[in-house]
Amino acid sequence: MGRSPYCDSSGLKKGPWTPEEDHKLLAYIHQHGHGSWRALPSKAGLERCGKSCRLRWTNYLRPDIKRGKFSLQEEQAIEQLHALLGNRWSAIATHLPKRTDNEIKNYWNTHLKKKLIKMGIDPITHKPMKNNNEEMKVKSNMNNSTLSHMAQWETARLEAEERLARQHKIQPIPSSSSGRVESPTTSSTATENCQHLAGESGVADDLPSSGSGSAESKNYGWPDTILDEFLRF
DNA sequence: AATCGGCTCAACCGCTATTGT
DNA sequence: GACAATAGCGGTTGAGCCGAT
Repeated sequence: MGRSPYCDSSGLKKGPWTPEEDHKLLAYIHQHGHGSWRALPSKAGLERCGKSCRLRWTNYLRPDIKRGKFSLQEEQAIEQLHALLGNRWSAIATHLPKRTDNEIKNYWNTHLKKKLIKMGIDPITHKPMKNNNEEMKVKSNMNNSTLSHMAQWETARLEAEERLARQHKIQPIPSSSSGRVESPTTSSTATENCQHLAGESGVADDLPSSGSGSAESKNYGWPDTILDEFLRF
């Protein structure tokens, strides 16, 4: 259908970004905002496609990105969120302040997946694989009961979201200035929990603000209880 | 010192979802 | 409602790094 090709083949640069390109992109976004990514490269004097610019910005140049090693808390949060959400990296990223979905995805594939396999846990189902000792079984049973509890919450949450979405259609609720419709289930407590996560690793401050970013488009807000339950571990 | 293999992560690719006309 | 344009997502790739031999 109307999908545009990734990049028009004609003379657009690919591959690693140079500091000069980064500077151009940063300077442009600083001055004008990104606006339409499609139009941005030519306006900013970049020989890149808009998609490449967007990716560079969201995964690397954004000022609200924390780089470097994942803390233990972040690691645990990813494991638990992955158990619930699966490979929905952007959804997981919404609960990890300053981390991009790409970064989380990479970390999962290179570290956490292997770690779980080593521990005898299936990284897809998060259930123990065959040939495990009793200790593993006990631990996983605890985990499974928590997960089934969380699954119930997820069902309830989805139903509530659907209901509210219908209500919004009938009687639209004024949204925030960014125009983004906040999920009613996204709570300040959840936000605080995420801040707690960031704080543990020494980069507190705030959640990624509205604006660009991979996590911005969809809000997979969770009820307080679920996040509380996660983050107690 | 050379080279080989594994690991990491930035970036690409192809797809779907959303928005605008 | 149909179509086009754009944004966003998740899987995959490959260059570069680093430790082992």
